[in-house]
Amino acid sequence: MYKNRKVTIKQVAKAAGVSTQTVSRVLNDHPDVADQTRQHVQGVIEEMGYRPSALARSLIHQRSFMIGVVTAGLKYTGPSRTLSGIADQIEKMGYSLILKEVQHFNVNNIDSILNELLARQIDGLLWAVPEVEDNYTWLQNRLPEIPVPIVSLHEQIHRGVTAVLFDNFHGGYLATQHLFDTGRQRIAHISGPLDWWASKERKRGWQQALNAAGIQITSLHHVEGDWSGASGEKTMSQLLIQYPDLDAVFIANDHMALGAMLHLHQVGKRVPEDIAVVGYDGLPETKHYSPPLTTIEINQRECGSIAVKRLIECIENYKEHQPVDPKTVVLQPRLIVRSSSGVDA
Amino acid sequence: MYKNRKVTIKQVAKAAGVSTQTVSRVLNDHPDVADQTRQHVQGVIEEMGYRPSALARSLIHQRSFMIGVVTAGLKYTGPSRTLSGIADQIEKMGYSLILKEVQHFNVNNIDSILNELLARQIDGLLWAVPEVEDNYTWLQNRLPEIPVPIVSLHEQIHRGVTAVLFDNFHGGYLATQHLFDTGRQRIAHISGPLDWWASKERKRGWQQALNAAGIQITSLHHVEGDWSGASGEKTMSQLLIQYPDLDAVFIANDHMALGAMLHLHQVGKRVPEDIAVVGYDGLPETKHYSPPLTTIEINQRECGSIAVKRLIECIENYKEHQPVDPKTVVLQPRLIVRSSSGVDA
DNA sequence: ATGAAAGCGCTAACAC
DNA sequence: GTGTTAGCGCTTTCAT
Repeated sequence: MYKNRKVTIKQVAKAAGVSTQTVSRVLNDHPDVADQTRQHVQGVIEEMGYRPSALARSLIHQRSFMIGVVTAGLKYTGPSRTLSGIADQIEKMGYSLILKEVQHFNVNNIDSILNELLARQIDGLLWAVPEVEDNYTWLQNRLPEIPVPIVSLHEQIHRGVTAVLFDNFHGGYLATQHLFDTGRQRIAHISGPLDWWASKERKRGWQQALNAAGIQITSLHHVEGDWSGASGEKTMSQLLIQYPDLDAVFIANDHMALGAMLHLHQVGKRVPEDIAVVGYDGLPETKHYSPPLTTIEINQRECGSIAVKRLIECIENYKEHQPVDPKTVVLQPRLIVRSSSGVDA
Repeated sequence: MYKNRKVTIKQVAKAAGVSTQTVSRVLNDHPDVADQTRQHVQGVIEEMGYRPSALARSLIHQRSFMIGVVTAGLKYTGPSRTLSGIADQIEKMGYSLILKEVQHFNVNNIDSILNELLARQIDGLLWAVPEVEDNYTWLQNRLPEIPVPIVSLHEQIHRGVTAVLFDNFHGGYLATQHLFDTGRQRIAHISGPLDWWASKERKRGWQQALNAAGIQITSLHHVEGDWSGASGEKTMSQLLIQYPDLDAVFIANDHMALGAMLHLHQVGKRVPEDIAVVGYDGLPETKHYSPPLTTIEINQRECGSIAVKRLIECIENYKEHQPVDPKTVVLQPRLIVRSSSGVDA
């Protein structure tokens, strides 16, 4: 095996008895080649299993058709679904994808990651790292040094940079409003880590919805989790202590909701009869939780796909020295009603 | 923004008043440079924000330090965890990762995917597509044309190719044996799609374990699902009809187990009192299912990480024209006992 | 210790 | 229609 080692255009030209130029013309479907020659060269190419080097081409055209994607938390469903949408769209548009996963959301090694991507001559950068702590300001500082178009996902990094993100505020509002509409008044909230922008926004939606309904909130009505199922259990038990007469809870992601519902079950509280629950993310499996979970669905794949389209748009404009218009795209989440909020229970 | 556009070695050389070679020597830490010159050039490099082009380097060295990863089903937890392990390890070893996701596990467009990767001059190929239907034989046929080392994940594609995979047979055996050990005798099985090699193996483990215990199996004791939670519900209801006195079920993945348990709950069967359940995959959230799910854990990240190490080993050997030893690595799954199998219930 | 020339694989611009 | 020349950004001889 491993035969066919690296055939070059020269070898093909030699074998076909023509110049490399002619081979190149055949490859690129240039018109000025005699049909006979074209056929012949084509044949030699097939026979030798020749594959033009994208590397050499990129070097000449100053265009790699590669997009750098920086992501984080691939072990979670959200980021990996987004990545799937990204990969699919990049493929469809004839580009390739270089992947970098930032471990543990920390900022230490991001610098070298960025340098590597730029060294590889990517045509554009897709920044799909959730906005946590200080990576926001960090990227903003590095922005001027980055010589390629950028699109950011899930966060608004800079006024000048195109972003594709979800309306987390509205999602939180929707969830809470739904609980209120179904007759709940004492609606608690388990948020994600509050150094995440998404967590803050969802929480803000919860607050706003209750305010709009004229309901007072105290700090006892909220607990902060870490997105994990385990933290769902823990925070739920905490919540039952500090806010014992709650009749509903909006939980900032489905995994915590799962943990929380398990805890409620274990302490003999019924969902939704005693406490209604709404999650967030719209994971497919929430349909099979017990009880099936009311949740806020976000279309991660679409989000990735749109981001890629925008980025490539920027790239094309940029290469043609056209002005880039840094629009922000905001995607709306959708409420999925199931038995955990008591509507069809 | 977008300043600093593409500084080249020539510009640096000019600005520093030296030849391009000298800059190159500084970049590559060659000894034959006067300390003074080095300092000076170093300064100019920093100041101009110069980043040597990995493209040009790859072209010269006939070595791209890029690895092509072909995966599928990123929306599922398994593949994305594996990818995470792969990405991490590739980064650690100083390579970059070009990602291709095959949509819908079909084989139509795989050919072009492979060609693109090879055109990009990848140093090695990581084949992480589950073995379904005919993609097995397809890849085997293309194998001789692929001029770079390959490592396959999750399947044994060819005797000559290094593979890293899980012992699915043993996993199925473990699960079934556990149910038997806890006193169950009428142990049914919900498998994954049987055109998946993994499904077949897990099922074989179930059969073997029952055979070893002297228990007879008929076709009524098994149903075939499609990995989804919905199919878990459906197949479970089917199973209750065709094998009404079952007292345990081994289900080939956790998502189907979730759906199955929901169905059991809805029809008034208690888990584990009436029916014990064991899943497969060891998803973190299974700890919070109701009841917490006994499952077979597989370390996907480790699997990806090992595959990368092996692949890079092959690459280095290959480049130095050393023989490549196509060992297969088999990873063992681990049983996690929780209440769904009735042990601590 | 430094520079000049050649070339990695390919294509754009110009000959003929 | 086809070949020749030059060069993308970099490194590797080989001079000096």
